Amino acid sequence: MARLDVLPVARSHEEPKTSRCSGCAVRDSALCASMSDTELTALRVIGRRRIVPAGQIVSWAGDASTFCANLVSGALKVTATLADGREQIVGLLFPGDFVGQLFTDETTLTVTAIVDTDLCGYPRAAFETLLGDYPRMERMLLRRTMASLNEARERMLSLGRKNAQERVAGFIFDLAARAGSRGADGLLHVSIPVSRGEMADYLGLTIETVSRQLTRLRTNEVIAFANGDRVCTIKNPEELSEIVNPD
Amino acid sequence: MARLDVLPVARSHEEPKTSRCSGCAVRDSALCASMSDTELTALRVIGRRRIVPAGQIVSWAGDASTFCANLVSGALKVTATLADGREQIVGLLFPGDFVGQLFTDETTLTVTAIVDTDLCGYPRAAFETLLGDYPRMERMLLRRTMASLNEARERMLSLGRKNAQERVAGFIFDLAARAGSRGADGLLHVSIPVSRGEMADYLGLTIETVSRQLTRLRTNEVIAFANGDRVCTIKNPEELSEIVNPD
DNA sequence: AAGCAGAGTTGATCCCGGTCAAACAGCAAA
DNA sequence: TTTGCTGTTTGACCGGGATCAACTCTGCTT
Repeated sequence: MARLDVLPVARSHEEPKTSRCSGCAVRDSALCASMSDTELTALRVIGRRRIVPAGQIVSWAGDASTFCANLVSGALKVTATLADGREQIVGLLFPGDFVGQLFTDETTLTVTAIVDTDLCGYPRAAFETLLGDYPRMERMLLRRTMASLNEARERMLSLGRKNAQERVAGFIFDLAARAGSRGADGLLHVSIPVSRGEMADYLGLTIETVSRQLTRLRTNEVIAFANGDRVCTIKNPEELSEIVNPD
Repeated sequence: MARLDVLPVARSHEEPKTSRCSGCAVRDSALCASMSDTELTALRVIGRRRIVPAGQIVSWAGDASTFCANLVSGALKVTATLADGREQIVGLLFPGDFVGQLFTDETTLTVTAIVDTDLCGYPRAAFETLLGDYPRMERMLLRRTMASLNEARERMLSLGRKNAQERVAGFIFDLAARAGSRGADGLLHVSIPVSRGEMADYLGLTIETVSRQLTRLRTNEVIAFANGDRVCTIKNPEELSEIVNPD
């Protein structure tokens, strides 16, 4: 059963906060950047905003694929799971990313909010029709899908051939490249948006190994932690880069 | 340097066998299935057939992305490589599959023929333009790209969370599902189109581990080999299935 | 302040898969 | 036939990361 249309109330005891998507900030999203007013309007007509609280599941593997969405703010994880519970995060989604599986009736992946997340959801069928009517949107989606595929392939290399040290360092490195901010000290600061467990599920490792590799990086003064475990300072970018891309 | 337009002659000492793609068998390909005559003609105008012998590299990582192609017959492997030589096969391509990276100026992956392969190649720019003119083709490509992405994510789960036994069994299983043929004995026979080394690069393992897992499957009479190492008979599908999808 | 729960770290140990090396099989050329 | 080359199998050994367990740290509740 798809969960994009139903905000689960088990914990919050609140009614779903959905509304016609009128502003939607979609113009900020990569899917809709450089989109004409006509196209934006068409999207708005079928769009509905939804707030998904952190930890909440957006869509279960096995659900009918009836919805897709545009991620407005927050972050989602896309996970594949084995029958015995082993789990792999196969994608992280950030603002502007497209959410959902088109052209298929059943989803095979679970989508979960890792922080409070704001989605602009569309019925899948209506969205697919829309794509046919607005080729520029379809082109945009094709671009993004190909980019996702390249990213997925990059991660196959990591999962198949890199050791724990390289994977953890690479994760920090990628985060820094994507969302690092330079502090007053001139050093890159990175907010790590996921727990150790999620890092492990993303990197194909265990929590303990991730933790050990992080302390190793810290001990070698490649990185340092500030404000608890979730903010990381890159003290030695050259060394980090060397670990990520060894000769 | 892209190699789709140049058939390397180092070994064969033959001139490139290219020709205007007049029949192209493209209608058989998934990309072009159910395509109108107009669309097919447009494709033919920019298409050129190319025969790539087994082992030949079609395109190097780092090449300018100037060509894409439709795989007519044969098989290609798409590999990602680390600076120190570690290699991961991130995709196998079979007849009907689309080859190439669109919307990007530089390729990051190497494409190699694993058997003699027949391609119908297109200049990337012309192909991208064509996609804009024929939305049905673009839709088709979007479908296929999304399917590839799903496949890539499935493989992330395998590379990140499955053990050697599960990966090897899963590989045989997938091959059987895709291209198995039932013999006179009622058993599924599968032709394995790749070497042990390529299996290892695909599965994120070493040659030795792949070999050991195959002999283990053979010893347990789950599979058997016929005609050397490249044809495999599935003697116990239930057991194989159990290994692939444990509780 | 005490108690508690969840996340993260650290330690001890084990085992799967990597590494290195040798044997083996198939095949083509001499 | 022999020789050599390449791909595959098998053996012995080792080490990186998993597993199990204890401990620390933080924030939250009472």
